Amino acid sequence: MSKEHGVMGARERARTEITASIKAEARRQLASEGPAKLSLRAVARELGLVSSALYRYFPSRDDLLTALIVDAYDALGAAAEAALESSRTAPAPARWSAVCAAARTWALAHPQEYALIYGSPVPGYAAPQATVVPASRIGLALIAVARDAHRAGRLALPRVPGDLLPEARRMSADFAPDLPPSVAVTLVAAWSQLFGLISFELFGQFNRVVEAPEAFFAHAVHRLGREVGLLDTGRGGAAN
Amino acid sequence: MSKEHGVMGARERARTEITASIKAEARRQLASEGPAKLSLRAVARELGLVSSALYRYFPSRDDLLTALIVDAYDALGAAAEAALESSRTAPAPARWSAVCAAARTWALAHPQEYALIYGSPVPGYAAPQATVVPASRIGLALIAVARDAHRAGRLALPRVPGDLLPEARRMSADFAPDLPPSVAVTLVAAWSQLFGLISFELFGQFNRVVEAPEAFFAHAVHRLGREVGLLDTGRGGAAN
DNA sequence: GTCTATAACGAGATAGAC
DNA sequence: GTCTATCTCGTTATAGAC
Repeated sequence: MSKEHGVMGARERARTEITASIKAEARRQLASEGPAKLSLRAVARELGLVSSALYRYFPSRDDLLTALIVDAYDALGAAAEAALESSRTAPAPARWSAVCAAARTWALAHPQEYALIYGSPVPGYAAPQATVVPASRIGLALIAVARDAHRAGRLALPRVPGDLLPEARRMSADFAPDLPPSVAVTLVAAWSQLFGLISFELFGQFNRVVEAPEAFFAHAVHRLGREVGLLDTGRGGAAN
Repeated sequence: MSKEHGVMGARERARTEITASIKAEARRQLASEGPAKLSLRAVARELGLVSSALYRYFPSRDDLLTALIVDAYDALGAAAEAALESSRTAPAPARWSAVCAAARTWALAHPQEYALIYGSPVPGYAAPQATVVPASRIGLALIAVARDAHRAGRLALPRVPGDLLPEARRMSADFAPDLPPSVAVTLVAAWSQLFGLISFELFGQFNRVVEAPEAFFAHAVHRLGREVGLLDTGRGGAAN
């Protein structure tokens, strides 16, 4: 850390600045060439540096990729959390839709970074542990909607077949301790289905199929919230 | 076409054989390097040919990619259609599950080809018209399940908000003329959500989250079928 | 200590002459 | 179809500037 005036000395400031410009240029290349062709040399060239200089900032190409991935997960997570926060007083289904819409909006605004985290795995790259927590933020935002609804008694509990019960219990214990097991499974399914909707729109599968993506997404996501058990009206709730 | 005995002359036979071996080698490279790095030269080298020879079979790298994409869509579609056919007499929800499970099974068996068609778009590659029909086969299989259920009066009609009605009507007219508009929208959503489930499993998003993927998938897909309106018991049906 | 530049490696792609 | 000269790449060792 800095030992004198300010939170950051000149050295650190320069370092974070250069780190940021490396990532910015790398993101530019992601858009044009794709993650598989991300090249340290090309990034350095564009920045007027020599390739070996980059190793002061990222020990390897994979570490640069990891930084981009972590940033993308964090940006998506932050967008989802902002929607969660600003819809704090809204009814559960509206909050659900707000968080889902925030995810879609971020994805549409950052297609390359979205593809980096939710598209095909990069050949030869294995995501390290460091990506796990940032990756979980969007899921935790969805869980928070259900948790708050559950606390307010506005969550209907879905039924889960017997053979899934152990799995459901483990899920609930692992990452949603304040939610019933049946909700945990349904949430995980809804989470993946949400990204199915976003990926299809972003990756072109909806071309010539969906022509009003905004309205279509809103409706699909609203039904997803119903599947999870989010109740719109008054004091809801159900047995089990 | 062949001008003499048999359906295929020696020349044509050799040609299709070489074409097949080129595609087989290209698929091998898909697995190790990813679609972005597919290189005609590398394929030729591995086959003991010179790169210019490949151009007699595929005029460009993009044409080879297109052939692989068409093959993948066709293989997936054929798997889905086989499940559709062999479950002809089963109740609608079972057929739905069978078709979905066939898609997942094919994807798990051919992860590279799955990533090619449902993963990130390949930078610089634009899918030509030739891919449209093969790509639609899996969707048409899902539509067939709903159509047959509808004919048998075992399809409940979901409600669709007013602002989606024009879109729903267009969808129904465009590719599911024998289904009510509300079912068409719901089917499109379910279609994308099915591939959300498959992609998350295949691309590693379910690592440390889902530990019994088979049972989880079966349950999620069963609920998807319910969302579409497929009715299990006796003579179902609903108004609207 | 912190950085950048030079040079080099081994591997692979690429373009063109023949 | 072959060969060669020239690119690219990730990565490292080293030397010198601040």
